[in-house]
Amino acid sequence: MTATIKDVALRAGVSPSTVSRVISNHPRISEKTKREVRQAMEELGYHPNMLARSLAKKSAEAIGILIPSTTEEFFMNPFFPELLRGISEVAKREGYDLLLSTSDTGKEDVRTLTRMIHGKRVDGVLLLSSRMQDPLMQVLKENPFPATLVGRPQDDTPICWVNNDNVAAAYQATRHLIDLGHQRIGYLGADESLLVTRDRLQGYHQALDEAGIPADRRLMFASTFMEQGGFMGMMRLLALPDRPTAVVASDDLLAFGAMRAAGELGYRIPEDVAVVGFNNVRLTEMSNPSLTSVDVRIFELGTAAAQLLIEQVRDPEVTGKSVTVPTELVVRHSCGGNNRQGGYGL
Amino acid sequence: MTATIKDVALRAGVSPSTVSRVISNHPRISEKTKREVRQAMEELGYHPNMLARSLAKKSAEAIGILIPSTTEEFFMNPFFPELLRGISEVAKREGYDLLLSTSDTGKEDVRTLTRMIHGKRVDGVLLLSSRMQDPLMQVLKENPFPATLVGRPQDDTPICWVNNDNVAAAYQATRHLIDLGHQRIGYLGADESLLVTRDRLQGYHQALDEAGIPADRRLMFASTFMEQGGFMGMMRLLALPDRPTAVVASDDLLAFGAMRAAGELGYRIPEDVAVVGFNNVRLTEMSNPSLTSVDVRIFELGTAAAQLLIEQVRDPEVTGKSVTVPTELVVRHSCGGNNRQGGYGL
DNA sequence: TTGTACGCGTTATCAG
DNA sequence: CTGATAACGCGTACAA
Repeated sequence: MTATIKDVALRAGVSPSTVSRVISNHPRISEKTKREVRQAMEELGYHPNMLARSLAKKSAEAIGILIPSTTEEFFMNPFFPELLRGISEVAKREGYDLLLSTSDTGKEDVRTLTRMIHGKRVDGVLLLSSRMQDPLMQVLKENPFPATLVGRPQDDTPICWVNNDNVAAAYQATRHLIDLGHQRIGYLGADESLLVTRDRLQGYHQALDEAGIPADRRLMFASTFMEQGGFMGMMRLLALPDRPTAVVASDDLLAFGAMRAAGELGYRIPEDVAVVGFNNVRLTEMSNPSLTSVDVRIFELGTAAAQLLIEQVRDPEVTGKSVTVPTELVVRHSCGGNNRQGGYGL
Repeated sequence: MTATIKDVALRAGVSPSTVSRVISNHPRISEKTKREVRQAMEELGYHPNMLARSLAKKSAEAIGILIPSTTEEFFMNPFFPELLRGISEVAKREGYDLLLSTSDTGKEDVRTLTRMIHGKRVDGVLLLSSRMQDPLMQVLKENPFPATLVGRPQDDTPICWVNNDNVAAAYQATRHLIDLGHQRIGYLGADESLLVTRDRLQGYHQALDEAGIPADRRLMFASTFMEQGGFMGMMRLLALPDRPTAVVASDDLLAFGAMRAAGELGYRIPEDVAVVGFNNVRLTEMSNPSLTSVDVRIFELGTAAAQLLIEQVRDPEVTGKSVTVPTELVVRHSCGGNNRQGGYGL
């Protein structure tokens, strides 16, 4: 079978502990034996058994990623790969592997998390979404374990988190529409139990209030983070007798769906309906018209989350820290107020 | 600290091995002690240490995923999450966790793979792309280890793989354009060192040959699997004195980029230029015009790959098996020959 | 049906 | 600077 540390020791004529020291670059070890051991390792094609190492060191050098129970939906959204890219970037840099765990039901979610916590296969966990009354928070409260949330905790759970100021961001997006003269503005949200959906809705309300525009329940829909959800929502909005002239979509995919719906009904964008999205995924530049969207810096959310988690892993004192990643409204052509480009493509 | 198997044994008044047997559902064990042990586990909040278990069982119950060295590019493409979704689906069903490993340089690629192979943290590896002269194949040849390739091996490496018949698929796509009356047809490929790029190019050539259309080197470009690559390629194609009237893009993203380029130059699609893509990602339905594309069943590629890998893990006899996932040309509006829809959105 | 003893491959502690 | 020895937590022959 594969060579173990003992085989190397035997061949190099030293003890296993010495080999171990060479591996971990122990300072007090002679250059000579270091060379000899290294050569023995080379000759035997030795590679350390990470399992045994982790068991002994009580550290797995890996972090777990808990994909929300709405797996399919989550995978579909361009948000996910970009976030993962950010996470992966710093994980690799810091020498951690990534353990992915999906789970389709909410119940299973909890079991997956507890397994991660007690299974000792990961040193910390990244939670990729936060919802109302999230049972996962409860689990974390009962079992102290390095964890970072992408989003924000609903209550005072002493967890680390990385988030945008979604209220302010939605305020700004809505305000943009108001400044362009819109008075009837719709809101297309995703899953209502998600905190982002609520936060962005709140920002939307704030902007309306400030402008003295009465809120209208009929102008707000919550569906899913997918194109289809935006499509359906927009269909219903445009069917209203006093239809909105602008729409804030809490996700770019929703916005794309909304634009498609408007197009199919014969409305022009932005002349008849203005649309603003969230996330600023790559596609926003390529859609027709290009989509005005709030850049939430997904990649940075990912790097920050991983960074924060690893901090906790290395120093148990760290807890309850949070990072707020700034947002920025990127104005393109879906809201008017500037030149409109036509064209083919996405 | 966390409870171990010994603590449970002590509490239940049995030996550790008995507890171990209860955990693994050993047949010959009395219902009574089974209950008692289970209760003790419950009371102590016991969860098995996966590291220790794996070390003892010599099986990690996890499979590794090796993301190609062009990490960024790979994450950007909708192909990836969909593939991952397929993999994740069966991995979860079969009780395997997923270990993700990225690496940016080719050199590092090899080290990542060898680490996976010898680190004992995974029972098998999924390779997500195959290129010419791939050094990873060499590594696999020298170190027998369960592995499955999404794509095909270039030579006779006895590895399992899951692929489409890319030659036939590209033939069909090109043939579709020829049947519509096109004679000057361009080809936009991705990274030339990737086998898919080559296979699809070959299918393109086959169709041309069969139709007696001479191949023209100036009509073929290779870039990256990204929108920008398609954009640039199309720009150059349309700048030719005898520009093509149709284009086969080896990836939907390339096709979208190509459409955008055509649009910006004032060409109409499909009237002036027809475009066919590959992969049939979700966006194809939503683009304007909707994109005719070869459905390669990404999700199925993922499930098949994971399935095949797990088969190998469980039965070392399995080797050199391969699965070819069927493809299907999905005709939409980017090639003409049917009614054209307009509209907004993606 | 259950317990004992040992091994899985490494690291850490303590001598020397 | 190096070598025994004891964990790390669990599975499994072998014995009872």
